[in-house]
Amino acid sequence: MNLACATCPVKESAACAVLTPEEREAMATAGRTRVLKRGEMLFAAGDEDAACATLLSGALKVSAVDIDGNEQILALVHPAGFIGELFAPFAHHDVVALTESRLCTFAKADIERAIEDYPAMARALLRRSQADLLATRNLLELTGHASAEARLAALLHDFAAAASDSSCHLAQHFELPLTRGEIGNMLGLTIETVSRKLGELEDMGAIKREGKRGIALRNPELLHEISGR
Amino acid sequence: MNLACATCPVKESAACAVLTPEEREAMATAGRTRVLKRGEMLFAAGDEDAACATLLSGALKVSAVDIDGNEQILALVHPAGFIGELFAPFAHHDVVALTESRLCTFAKADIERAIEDYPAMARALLRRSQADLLATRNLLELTGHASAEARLAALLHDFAAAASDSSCHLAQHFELPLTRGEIGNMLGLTIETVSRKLGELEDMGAIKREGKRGIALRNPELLHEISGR
DNA sequence: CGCATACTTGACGTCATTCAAACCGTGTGG
DNA sequence: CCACACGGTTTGAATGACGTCAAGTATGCG
Repeated sequence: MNLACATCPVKESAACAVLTPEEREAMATAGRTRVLKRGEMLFAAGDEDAACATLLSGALKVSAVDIDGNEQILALVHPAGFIGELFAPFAHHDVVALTESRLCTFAKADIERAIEDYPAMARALLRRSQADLLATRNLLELTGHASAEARLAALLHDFAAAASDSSCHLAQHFELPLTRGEIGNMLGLTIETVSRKLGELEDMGAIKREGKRGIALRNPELLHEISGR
Repeated sequence: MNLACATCPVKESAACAVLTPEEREAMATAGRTRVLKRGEMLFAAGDEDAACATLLSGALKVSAVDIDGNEQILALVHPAGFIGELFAPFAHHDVVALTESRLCTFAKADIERAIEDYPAMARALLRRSQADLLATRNLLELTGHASAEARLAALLHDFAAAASDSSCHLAQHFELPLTRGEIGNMLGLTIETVSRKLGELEDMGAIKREGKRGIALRNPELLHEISGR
């Protein structure tokens, strides 16, 4: 399916927003949209010609799997995010849809050509790469020293911020995009610990669980306090 | 002190290697070399006009300090590495010299201008940023699930690889660039655990400690095994 | 020499994991 | 409609790995 940039939900914020209409048109003929259902994989670690993509809607996870089959989630990708390891001969990580997701995919060669031909594109991807780097370092900081409780509080705080449209305020209600197991894989904890600590955060009045996936913020200030940042 | 690119030890591999001689000359007039002694700081988290820099020799650490004063090392910077958060209004992390280090520093504005004016520079920094991202994710993967022993084994393996000139082979002897405390801050462990596990790795014949900082590889295969990768 | 800094070692405590069992919502088939 | 299986989740009890606290040992520097 060909791209329809005119109706693209992230045309203002994605990397291609910096292109001129003509340049974007050229990109559009090279790209294809693709829909992934929950659990479907965009590419796997080791793939030699892994695609690149901009996420239009939904959510993805970037994860590594060690020799005993344990998954570690390294990053989440939100709409307007860019996926693809540009200068690597093969992908180092798996990329999987967390929810039904729409993507705008390109062959790696097309992106590499765009970087050469459109300097603005290279700058936009540099900006995005630096942002990804910062996000990954924040996660690293979190998983390094903090207690299970603090990690979970910080993650919930981040999700509340991500679920709100105004980036400076928190959503009071939101759905967890991850299962307990995935939260554990992201924070370096077990399913059981995640479940227990969520219960404790509820007991102390910071949050309220609403069904399996729903979370309501009861005391954002307390949550922030617990997260230790 | 003005830059002397002709004698630069990383002129082949640093970001500015992609510039033409004229472009490089223009950069050289904007930059200054600087020497940091062990423990000296290039910039601190929160600095509004943190410099950017290419590391010529020595080693740096990028670290965050949480509210109770605990340091967490997020990355190490080796020669030819680039330091600087390009699109952030202020620095998010501290950057400190681990050993006496020589740097080639630029005002952030100069780098931003270079990115605009020299597309090759933007591409080079993108490449470097992606490499940094991968390195940070590798560290995240390591600290996520692995046991203290596995983390330490993997770190030693990485250091052995970094200390060797041929990137595909390991150095049989090398000096740790970090104190026990810094290793702990990097891997999310305490000084005591690092010390104990080093002792255990020695007992099982994987390594041998030589003085405070020296390490000799006894059984690289075993080390790799223990690291779980 | 004396002090500071880094490292090692031991005893003990704690928090997260592990193992085990039960629970809940959902979909499937009888 | 109920029985049942299944994935995700919750809860409990026991274990163990790492952290904490506290001494004690190099190494180096003024």
